Amino acid sequence: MAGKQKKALTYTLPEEFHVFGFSRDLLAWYDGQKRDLPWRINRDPYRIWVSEIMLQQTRVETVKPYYQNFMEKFPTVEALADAPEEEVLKAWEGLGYYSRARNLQSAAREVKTRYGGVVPDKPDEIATLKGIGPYTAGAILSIAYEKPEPAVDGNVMRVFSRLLLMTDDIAKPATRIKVEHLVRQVIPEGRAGDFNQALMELGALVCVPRTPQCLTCPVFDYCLARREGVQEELPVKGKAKPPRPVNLQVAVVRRGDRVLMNRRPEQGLLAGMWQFPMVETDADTPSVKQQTLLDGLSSRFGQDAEVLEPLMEVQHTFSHLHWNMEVWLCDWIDGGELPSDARFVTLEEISSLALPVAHQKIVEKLKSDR
DNA sequence: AAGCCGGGGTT
DNA sequence: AACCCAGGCTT
Repeated sequence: MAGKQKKALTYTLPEEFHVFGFSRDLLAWYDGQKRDLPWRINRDPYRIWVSEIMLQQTRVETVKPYYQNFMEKFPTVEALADAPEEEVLKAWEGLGYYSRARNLQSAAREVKTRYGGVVPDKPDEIATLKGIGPYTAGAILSIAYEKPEPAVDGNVMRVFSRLLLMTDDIAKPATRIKVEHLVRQVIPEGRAGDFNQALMELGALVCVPRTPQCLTCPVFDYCLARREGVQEELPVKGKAKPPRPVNLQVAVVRRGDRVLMNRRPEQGLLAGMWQFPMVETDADTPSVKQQTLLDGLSSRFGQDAEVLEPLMEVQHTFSHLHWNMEVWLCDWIDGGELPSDARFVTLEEISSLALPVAHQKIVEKLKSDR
């Protein structure tokens, strides 16, 4: 067990970095320039929590309307814990990364039962809640409870890369650990929440990815990258793999004024969301594509249909996938009992289901055609 | 360590 | 078109 050496001691700040002046100047700037955001009206841990989950990999301006709506529908931990999962998913529709919504509700139920409805303020306890990782734990603990914990997100990684002229690959988990150690040494007494938010605010407004606005930066004097003129070369980040193409045949099966929809599995991509039935195929002729689709409808749902005409093509890109969807208008012919994860619904009923954006595009087309 | 998991804004 | 966003979970 002697193989692991303690690395924390190697994460020391440069001698020329003036911690006190930096914290003072950054906080002064934050006090004057911070944005007026809906989750900053108080320090209710639940409100902070919901905001931090929504803000994971999601821009502030995107989150705002979702946050307002979500807090109206689920104003407390208990309200969220007691809500039907489908309602939570619907409130999350379009926001992406839907496991965030499921984990948030699961964790709310945990907080209600295990912690009496009070979001825990201990690092060990809050870190066990679903959907709360190192960043979110630090954010809630510092912002809501003023605990001196780091909250290192993409903004903070970028700011520290430039500030301390770090050339570590910020895509690697080890780099986040390193930055957490550094931030921990810089958090000012009694202002952990504001300090963490100030670092993120700086990254969002001034120390932006492409062309940092160094001339208006409140901590210009402390920035080692700017001193060397290499601020635009940082941070270093490994390239992501391009999305993998997936070819899909999609069926809009009409039966009177209703269409066939099915619910996706509880796990995996777009878990639990509703969609038009579709099958993956690399077939390259229209007849084979159509037959593959009709065979799928028959075997998967026990419904017989015929293809009337091609309706539209939809392309949709995810982080790791690129969907090429060919949508066919079909007429229902015959069928038996549907499985429990499939239903014929009216266009009005569709609006109460949570749909991926790719399938919302099809709904819009159907509405415009009728 | 690498892959999976959405959708949209910026440059 | 490429990059990135107040990341976390699974393998």
